[in-house]
Amino acid sequence: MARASTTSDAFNAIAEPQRRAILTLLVQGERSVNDIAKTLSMNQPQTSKHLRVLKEVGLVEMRGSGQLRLYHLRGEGLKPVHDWVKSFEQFWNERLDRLETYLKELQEKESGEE
Amino acid sequence: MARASTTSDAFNAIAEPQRRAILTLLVQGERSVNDIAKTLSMNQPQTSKHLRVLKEVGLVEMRGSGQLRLYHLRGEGLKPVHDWVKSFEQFWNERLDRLETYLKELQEKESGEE
DNA sequence: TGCATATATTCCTATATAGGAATATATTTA
DNA sequence: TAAATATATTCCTATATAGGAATATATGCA
Repeated sequence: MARASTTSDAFNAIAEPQRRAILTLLVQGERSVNDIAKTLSMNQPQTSKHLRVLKEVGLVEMRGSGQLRLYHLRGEGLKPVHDWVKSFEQFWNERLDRLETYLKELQEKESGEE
Repeated sequence: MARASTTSDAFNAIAEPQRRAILTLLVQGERSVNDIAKTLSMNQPQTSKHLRVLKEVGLVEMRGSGQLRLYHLRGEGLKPVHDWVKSFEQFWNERLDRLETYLKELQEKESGEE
């Protein structure tokens, strides 16, 4: 079997650096294809292709305005990635680590008082 | 050009669901290859291959113990993913949104008082 | 209508899988 | 040393890219 399609989910879609760059750019707001392409130094066809992938996984949405196609972010599409990776925060966030230790201690104290 | 290698970075490595499952499992602690394979209903060779990818991108580390190879998580490797996706939190986190609005207002008020 | 601008699609190719099957390697133990 | 257990590697194949080049499609305007 080959690798899963880039359009199978957000995880696969954002594996591509240029697609991440597009999403990051769109945080600022709606942009046309050529605008995106020029800003990120990509050529137009490749930009359109990347946008197609992002649209298919629900990470961007598009509306037409004259000859322009304006793409905007659909950030909620990244929630699954965020949720998954969040459970690993403890491994680099010392403060969070201490908080967890504290909460654990508190919990033990409380269950002891019951 | 083909897609970037799965071993090129954490983003590509975690695009595979089974590799994510392995990482999630290893949050609990060190495990042997067969243990991982059985727990996740994978066969041994495929498990070894996935572990190789994860090791190459620095998401797991291994130590030998007799005939066993014990793998453990190196969670810091996911920090880049976390950092990137964190900037999109505002799009689904209403509370955070309100906090940002509040902070922005506060900032404006303060700069007005200068 | 005809031309310019904006965007999407198609064709092509080198490359890299994921998974199954078989096998190689390492370590322990009888 | 031989058998058993644990793990890694190799071989095979179908599949899906990303990017370049060329072209098709859509829209606006003179």
